[in-house]
Amino acid sequence: MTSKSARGVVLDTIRRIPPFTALRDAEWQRLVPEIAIRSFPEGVFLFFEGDPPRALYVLLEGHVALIRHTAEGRDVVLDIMRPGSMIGELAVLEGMPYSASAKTLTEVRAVVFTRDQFMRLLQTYPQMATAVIYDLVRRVRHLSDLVQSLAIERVEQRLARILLRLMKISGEPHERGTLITLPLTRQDLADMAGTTVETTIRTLSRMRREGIVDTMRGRILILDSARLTHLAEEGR
Amino acid sequence: MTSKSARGVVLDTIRRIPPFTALRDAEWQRLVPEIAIRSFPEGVFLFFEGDPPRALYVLLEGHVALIRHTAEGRDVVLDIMRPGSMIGELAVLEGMPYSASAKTLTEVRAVVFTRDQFMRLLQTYPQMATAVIYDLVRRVRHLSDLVQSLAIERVEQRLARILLRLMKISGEPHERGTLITLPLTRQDLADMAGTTVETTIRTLSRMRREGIVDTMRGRILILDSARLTHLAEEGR
DNA sequence: CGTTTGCTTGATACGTATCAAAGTTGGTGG
DNA sequence: CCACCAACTTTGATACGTATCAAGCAAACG
Repeated sequence: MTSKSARGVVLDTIRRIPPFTALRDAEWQRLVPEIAIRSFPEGVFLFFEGDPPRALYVLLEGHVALIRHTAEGRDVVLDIMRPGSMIGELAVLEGMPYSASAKTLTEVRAVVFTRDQFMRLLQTYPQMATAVIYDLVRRVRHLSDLVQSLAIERVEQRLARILLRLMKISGEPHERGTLITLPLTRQDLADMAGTTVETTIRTLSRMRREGIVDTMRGRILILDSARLTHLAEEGR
Repeated sequence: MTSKSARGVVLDTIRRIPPFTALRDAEWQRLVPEIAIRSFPEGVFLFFEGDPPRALYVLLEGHVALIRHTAEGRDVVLDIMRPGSMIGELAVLEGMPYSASAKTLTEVRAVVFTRDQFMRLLQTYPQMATAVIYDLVRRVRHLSDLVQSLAIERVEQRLARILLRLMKISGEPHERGTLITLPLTRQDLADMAGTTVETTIRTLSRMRREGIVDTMRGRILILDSARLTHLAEEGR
């Protein structure tokens, strides 16, 4: 067990992300033994909407979708969380049930704090509040964009926007363009765009016919991001 | 000039709202001379989307709408701010242009901090961050609800929800029901529901025919809030 | 009192949901 | 390893909700 054990390497990474950069070295050293790192497979829920706020997660690797479920069985994707962001903060901060479910889109590694633990940390190290604030600010901005998109744009435009965002989040260079590495079904995309699977498929098929994207089962390849940007911004 | 001057009375009120409750008396006394209270008439903009983040407002009286404008001339109402909430925080915190415009829906009284002033306050009194956090949490919750509503509900259902919210925000008892005191045009409601004036009018007219609401120019009276709740929750 | 602003109704077109059915892929267990 | 099952994808036909365009009306305002 050297100082550069697997855990040691991960801790070095953690040290550099927002909630923890605020700490002084002495504080950090005191915190280290408390840090629980956990891994989750793809496609599982960290928590469900309505659950009591047991834990807060700081995402280290992978992606997590925040999802609302409706009584009629439809889902709405509120946001996709990337490494460095906090998950479950609203519920933990207010002591209220989670207002959305958190589902892993990939394998995930995260620091897990119990509610008590995190609240204590926040009291002990008020500088950590800054990280919470910037995380919330990012979410407000994203949700505002989403509201605007849902309120005034048509499905094609919304999907174009979503594809561009996914490209930024998880795009990987590919010989013919950029591959979106997140494994998303048509239903997932529909839940992000506030539409149905069928409409999503028809829209994506049109984009494929026009050479804007290429699609495989669960994978999307962006061929012409310029056209896509045009679609997202001009609407046609 | 007694200690209970007009300004003194207002200061007592301010002392009791979130960003300031966090301060100890000595800190508060030091802050008092810095506090600038300003009034604004109905229908003016505190700032426009894209403006540099000059000031942050803490709303004392009245209501303010956060509005996004689109290139095609459509507006989207992101949120309605009530007394006690902060306006312009995102921009001020990040030092980026305001991401929405703020328009007074009524006469408004607010504490105005310059960006520098507020950032300095936040550094000096880190407890104030708590107020910022809870304000942001409220906004995330509201925007999440709005996203869900826009993504899966039809106009009638969305409008029912909006009317119920307006009733909570600014409802006043009335002999036949509850009067929404905020002066909102049909266009304003349309901008909140992500629809057009015409559709809003048709939907409101149907509600009037069915005895759920009564409408006058710029005023709405809720007659049957139970039916409205049913519409908002069951969709019919 | 005329003019602007907000409200209302009607006719029509378009976008998207819904329902139905069949094809495809990947994984699992026999 | 293959067959089968479940999950995902696709296409078509149709209905419905809402946008759009057009026009007239009512109320506030200077």
